[in-house]
Amino acid sequence: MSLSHSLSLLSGFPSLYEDDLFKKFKLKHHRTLQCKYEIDTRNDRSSFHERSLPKADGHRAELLTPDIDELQRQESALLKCIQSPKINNDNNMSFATNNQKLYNLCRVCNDRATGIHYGLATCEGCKGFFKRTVQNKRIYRCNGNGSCIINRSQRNRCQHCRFRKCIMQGMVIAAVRYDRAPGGRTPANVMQLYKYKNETNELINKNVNEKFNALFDSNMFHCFDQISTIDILFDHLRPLLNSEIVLTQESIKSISLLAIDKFIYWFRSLPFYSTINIDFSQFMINDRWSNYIVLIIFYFLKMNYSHIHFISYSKCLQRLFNFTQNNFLSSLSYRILDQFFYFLSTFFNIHLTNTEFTLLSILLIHRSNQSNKIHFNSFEYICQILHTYEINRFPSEQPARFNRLLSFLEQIQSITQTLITHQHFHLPFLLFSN
DNA sequence: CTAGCCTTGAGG
DNA sequence: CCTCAAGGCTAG
Repeated sequence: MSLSHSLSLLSGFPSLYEDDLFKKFKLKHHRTLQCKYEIDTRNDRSSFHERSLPKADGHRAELLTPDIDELQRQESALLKCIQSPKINNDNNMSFATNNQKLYNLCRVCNDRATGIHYGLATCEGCKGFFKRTVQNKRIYRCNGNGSCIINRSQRNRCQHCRFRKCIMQGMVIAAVRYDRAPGGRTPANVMQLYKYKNETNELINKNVNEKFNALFDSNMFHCFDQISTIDILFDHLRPLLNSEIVLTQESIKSISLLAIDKFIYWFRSLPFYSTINIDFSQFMINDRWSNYIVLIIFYFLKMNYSHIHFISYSKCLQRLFNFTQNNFLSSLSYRILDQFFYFLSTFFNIHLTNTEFTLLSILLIHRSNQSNKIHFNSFEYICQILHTYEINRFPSEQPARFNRLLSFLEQIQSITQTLITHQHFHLPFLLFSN
């Protein structure tokens, strides 16, 4: 599907953002479907290892967590492998001391950790979630792209990605007791899995750090922070400042198209491009490009006006009214405008650097490859790069600034979804002076 | 279903 | 005894 085609779908997007009541109804409906689906797959599962998935929504590949039996088989195989003498001879201190460092935060959602649960420092919530998932052999489906952000406030939005993160960070399924016996000590073989997974994660972190060092060596951050580099991306927005373009649905579409084209071209030329796994066709087919458009407009406005008062609420309202012409503004439009202005003011307070803008853009458009495999994907890799940048550039503001940027990502996705769903995608464009 | 608090029991 | 990490219970 071409970009122009996906742009043409702007006005016909299915409604994904609704009132609380409707959301609750949708959630309930989704869960009913999911239960039905789980029963169906259990009944279907006979001699085949691979599940053939029902094409519920036609074209989108489904993201399901592997079932617990399969994960348990993988763990036992792993245990057989690591029960070789060379690993048994290792000193037993490493696991305890390594985990001590990270004991205060949940390794899944960053909430306050209450101890080591199933081999990982986690909060009570993630502990309970992991236990319920394993005990009830739940299979979860991701409605997004399998790279949902899991933090304290968002952890309940996607069970698939939460469980995926639990496993990826090293939680051990075998630690959930089959006999449900309370108390007592963890069996030796499970302790061995804890130790092995912890060491594996250490290795991954080490590799990531090596990649960072390589990036720092090539002055990547410096190159991002140069105004001229970012300036290229603003090319198609600049005429908007001087009212050289009359805003219509058509002109908005073509500006978006050109800005996206420029972004992809620019992005592909970056030195680290080959190390990041981005599927641009997915980026086009899905609506990720619209998130980027909203972000770049905000950033462009911030660069040009620097203060939020460049436009008043009433002026924007007037423009919205003019744009819709004969149509009257619904209460929905007012609500969207309120939300939009609130969001805009938080954006103007952040004072993003060019590097932050670039990394946020990449995070916004990023899609992991759509497989069921639980693996360390490049979304987390970019998050780590951002984190490293934050620690180096704004050491005194951490971790607040980093967390703020992550929540900002979620906000931008939410506001973009609202704009598209309610056919208000022109709203950000109306902020330009005329 | 979630998550905070409670109970349990082996090992130090 | 105490500590830790399992499972259980239950308001929301």
